[in-house]
Amino acid sequence: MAKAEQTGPYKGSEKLRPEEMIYQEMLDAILDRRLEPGMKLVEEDLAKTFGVSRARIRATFLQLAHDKLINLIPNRGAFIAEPTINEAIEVFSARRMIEDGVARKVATSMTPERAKQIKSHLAREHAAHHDGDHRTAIILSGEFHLLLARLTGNLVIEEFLERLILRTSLIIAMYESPQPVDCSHSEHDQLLDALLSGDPDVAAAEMSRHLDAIRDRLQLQRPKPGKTDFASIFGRTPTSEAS
Amino acid sequence: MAKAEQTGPYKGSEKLRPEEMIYQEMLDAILDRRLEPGMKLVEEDLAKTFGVSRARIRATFLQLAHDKLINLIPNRGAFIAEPTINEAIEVFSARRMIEDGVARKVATSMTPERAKQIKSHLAREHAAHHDGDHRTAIILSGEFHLLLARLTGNLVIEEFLERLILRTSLIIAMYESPQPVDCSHSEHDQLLDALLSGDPDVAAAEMSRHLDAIRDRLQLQRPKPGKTDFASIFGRTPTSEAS
DNA sequence: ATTGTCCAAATCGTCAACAATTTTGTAGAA
DNA sequence: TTCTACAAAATTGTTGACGATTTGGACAAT
Repeated sequence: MAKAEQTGPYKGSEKLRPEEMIYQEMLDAILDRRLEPGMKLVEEDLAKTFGVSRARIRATFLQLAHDKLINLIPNRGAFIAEPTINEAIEVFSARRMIEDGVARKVATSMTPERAKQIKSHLAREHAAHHDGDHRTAIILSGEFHLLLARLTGNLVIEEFLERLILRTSLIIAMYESPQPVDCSHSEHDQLLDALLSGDPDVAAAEMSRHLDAIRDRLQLQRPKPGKTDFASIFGRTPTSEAS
Repeated sequence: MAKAEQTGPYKGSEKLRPEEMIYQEMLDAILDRRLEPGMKLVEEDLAKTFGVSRARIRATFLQLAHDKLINLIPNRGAFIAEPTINEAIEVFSARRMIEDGVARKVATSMTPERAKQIKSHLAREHAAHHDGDHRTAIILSGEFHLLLARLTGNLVIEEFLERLILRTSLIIAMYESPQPVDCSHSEHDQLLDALLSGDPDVAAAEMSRHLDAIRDRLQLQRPKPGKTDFASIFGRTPTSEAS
C-alpha cells in the first residue's frame, strides 16, 4: 500500500507494530468492501483472529472511531459506520474543496517524471477494468486520488484525504446504484489531460466535475436498506428519544 | 467552547462521558499554552489529576496521538508534539488550501445574521486585546477561523480545521518570535471586509494573505529551545549516530 | 398469535496486579 | 577523575478477571 516509506506516528520505532498492522488491515478491508456498513465488530472475535489481546483491538477501535469509520456505541460495541445522506454530501463537498486545490497544485507543478507516474497508475486502472477485476478497480480508483495528493508533497493533506477516501468507500457501499456503471476510469483520463494542460483553473474544474459525477451516480435519496433497517426508514437512531 | 450543540462520536449517548471530557480538557490546555511542546505526560499523574484510571488516560493519548498533538514513544511515554519546521510549513499550506475554500463559501453565502455573528466575535477579540488578555486573544483568534468554517455548514471541514488550528497553536508555541507582535485582530477586520464584499476571489486572497502573514511572523528557521530540549539546542537527535 | 416478563448467555467496561522496559543512582576499577 | 557495570526506582505495557449492560430466547398471560 506504499506505506513503507513514510514515518509512522510513533517516532523512534522503525519496525511495524502489530497495532498499526491491525489498523491497516481493517482499513484495507473497508476499502475492499469486505467490511460493510452496519457490520458488528466483536472485540473477542477480532482479538482471536489477529492473535492479540482484546485491549489491542479496543485501541484500534478508538482510532477507527476517530476517523468516523466505525461507530462506538457504549455497552453495545463497534459497528462499521453507516454514513448518513447528509454526511455523504458533506464528505463530497469537503473532498471537492480539498482536491480542487490538489489539482491546481499538481497542474502547476507537472514534470515528465510525474506525468509518467500518473500514466503508469492509469495503466493499472485500465488493466483491472479490462480484466473485470472490479474490486481492484475500485481500490485503484481511490489510490489515483491519493497519488495526486501525494504529488503535492503535503503530508497533512494526503493523510486527511486518505480518510475521506475511506469514508467515500463506505458511502459508495451504502448508496451505489443497483447497476454499477463504473466509468470513473475514463474520467481519470480526462483528469490527466486537464492536469497536463498546466492550467490550474481547468484542472480544478475537471476535478470538481469528476467528484460531482461520482456523487451523482449514487442514490443519495434513500439508503439501500440493510438487514432490518428501521432506523434509516424512520430517519432516527434505534435508541432515539421521544419528542 | 461551543461544543454542547454538536453530536459527539458516540451515537446514542447524551451525557458527556469522562473520556470525552478529559480529551477536551487537554485540547483546551494545548490551546491555552498550559501544555507546551516537549512536555512529558506521565500516565499516572494525569490519572490521579482527573480521578480516573490509567487505562482511560491511555485511551485519551491514542486520540491525541492520532491528531498529532502528542507523540507516543514506545516504552518512553507521551510527549506534547514538537512540530518540525517542515510540518509547520505543511500545516499552514494545508490551512490555506482549505480556508481559501471556506472564505469563498462564506463570502458567497453572507447574510446579515451571519455578518452580525462575525462582528460579535470580532468585538470579543478586540475586547480581549484591549484588556491585554493575551491568552484569551490567542484562543479567540483561533475560534475566529473555526467560526468561519462553521458557517460553511460542513462539519467535516470544521472538524479537520479544528485539529489544524490546534496544531497551529503548538507551532506558534515553538516558533513565535521573541516580541509577539499580535496584530492578527486587525487582519481579521480586513478579512471581514473582504468577506462582506461578496467576491469569493477577494475573500480567498485576503485569507491567503492572512495565513501567510501569521506564518511569516514566526521564526521558521530555528525552533526556540523547549524546557529539556537538548535535541534542538544542539541540532541533533538524542540518539544520533557518531561520524 | 401477540405481548410482556424473566432468565441465561454473550459482550462490553473497568480495574488492579504483574511483567517488561527505561531511567536514574551508586559503587568499583582503571 | 572517568568510565563501566550493576542495582534500584520509576514508568510503561499487558494480561486476566470481575462487574455491568445488553441481547436473545423461553414461557406464561392475554
